[in-house]
Amino acid sequence: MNKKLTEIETRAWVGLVRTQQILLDKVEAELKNNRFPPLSWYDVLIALENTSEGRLRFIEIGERVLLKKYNVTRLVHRLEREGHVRREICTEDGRGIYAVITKKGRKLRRAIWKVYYGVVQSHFISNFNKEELEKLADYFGRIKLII
Amino acid sequence: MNKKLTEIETRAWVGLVRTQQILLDKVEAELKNNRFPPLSWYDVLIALENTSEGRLRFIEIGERVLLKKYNVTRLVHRLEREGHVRREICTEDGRGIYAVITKKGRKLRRAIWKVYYGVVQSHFISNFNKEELEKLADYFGRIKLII
DNA sequence: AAACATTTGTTGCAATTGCAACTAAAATGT
DNA sequence: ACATTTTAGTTGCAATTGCAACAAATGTTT
Repeated sequence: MNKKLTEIETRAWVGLVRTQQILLDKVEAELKNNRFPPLSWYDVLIALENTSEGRLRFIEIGERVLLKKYNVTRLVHRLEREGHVRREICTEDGRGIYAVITKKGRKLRRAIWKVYYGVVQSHFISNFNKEELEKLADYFGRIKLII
Repeated sequence: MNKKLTEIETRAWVGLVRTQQILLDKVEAELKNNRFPPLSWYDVLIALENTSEGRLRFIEIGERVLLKKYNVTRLVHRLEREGHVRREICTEDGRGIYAVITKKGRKLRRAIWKVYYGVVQSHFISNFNKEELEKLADYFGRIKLII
C-alpha cells in the first residue's frame, strides 16, 4: 500500500489541524486580553450548565471534555478555589464526586462566551453559508468517536 | 446582535474542535505505543525536510509550526540532544540560528509517518470521497491565517 | 462470604509550557 | 556616527500536564 496522502488529502488534513489550532490560539489570546481564564474552564462550565442539575461527576466531565482524570481533579480544584464550582458527595457511588456549577460560575461562563463567540463568528462561521455549514457538520459527524 | 450560534453552526464548530482533538489524541497515543516521541517532533522535522537545504531558522520554525519562540528553543534543544537536528550559525544575520535536519532525523521522520499516516488514513481520510475532500480543503483554505 | 479485579479519584515527581526579564545583533531615526 | 527601537533567541521561575503509584469503593468470581 502507498503510505502517502494525495495533495488534496494533505490539504484537508493539514487544513483541519491548522484551522483548529489557529482559531483556538486566537480565542485563548482574546480571553487573556480580557483577563479571562483559559478555554478549558469554559468547557467544564458549559458541560455542567448543559445538565438539568448543573452538575456532573468527575468521570463524566473527563468524558465530555476529553480530559484525563488527573486533569479533571486539578481543573475542578482550580474552579472550586475561585468559587465557580462546588463539590457534592455522590450518594449512589461512594467513589464518585459531583462538581456543581455555582451562580458565579454561570456568570463567568456567560462572560467568556461573549469573547469566545466573537472569535468563532468572525473568523470561522462568517466564512460559510448555511449549506456549507451543514456539510461541515455532516462531515465531522462521520468521525468515529470511539476506538 | 444575537450572541448565539444556530444548531448547525454549533455542530460545525464543535465538530471541528472535537474532531481535531480526538484524532490528534489518537495519533499521540499510537506514537506512544510505538515508543515514538510526540507529534511536535514530527512537525519540526517535516518542516525542515520540506526545505531544499533541510534547514530553517528558529523563527521560521516558529512561524510554520505555530510555536512561541521559547518553545522553539526548547524543542530544538531536545531534537539536538537526540541527534535529529544540529545547529548551524546564520552568516546573514548574527542573531539567527539554523536548525538542520540530520540523517537520523530524516529516518525518525519517516518512521513516525508510518504511524501517523495509519491514523489519519483510517480515521479521517477514509470517511470521505474525493469531492468531499476537495470541499474540506477549500473550506479550510478560507480561514484567514492572519489576525 | 472471601478473594480478586475494576473503577474512581488523588498525589508526588518529572517533563513541558507560559511568562517576563534578559542579552546580543540588526534596523531605524536623528 | 550615535542613540533608540525592534527582532531573535535564551533562561529562571511559576503553572500546567503526564506518568505511575496509590487508596477507597464497587463489581465479579468462586
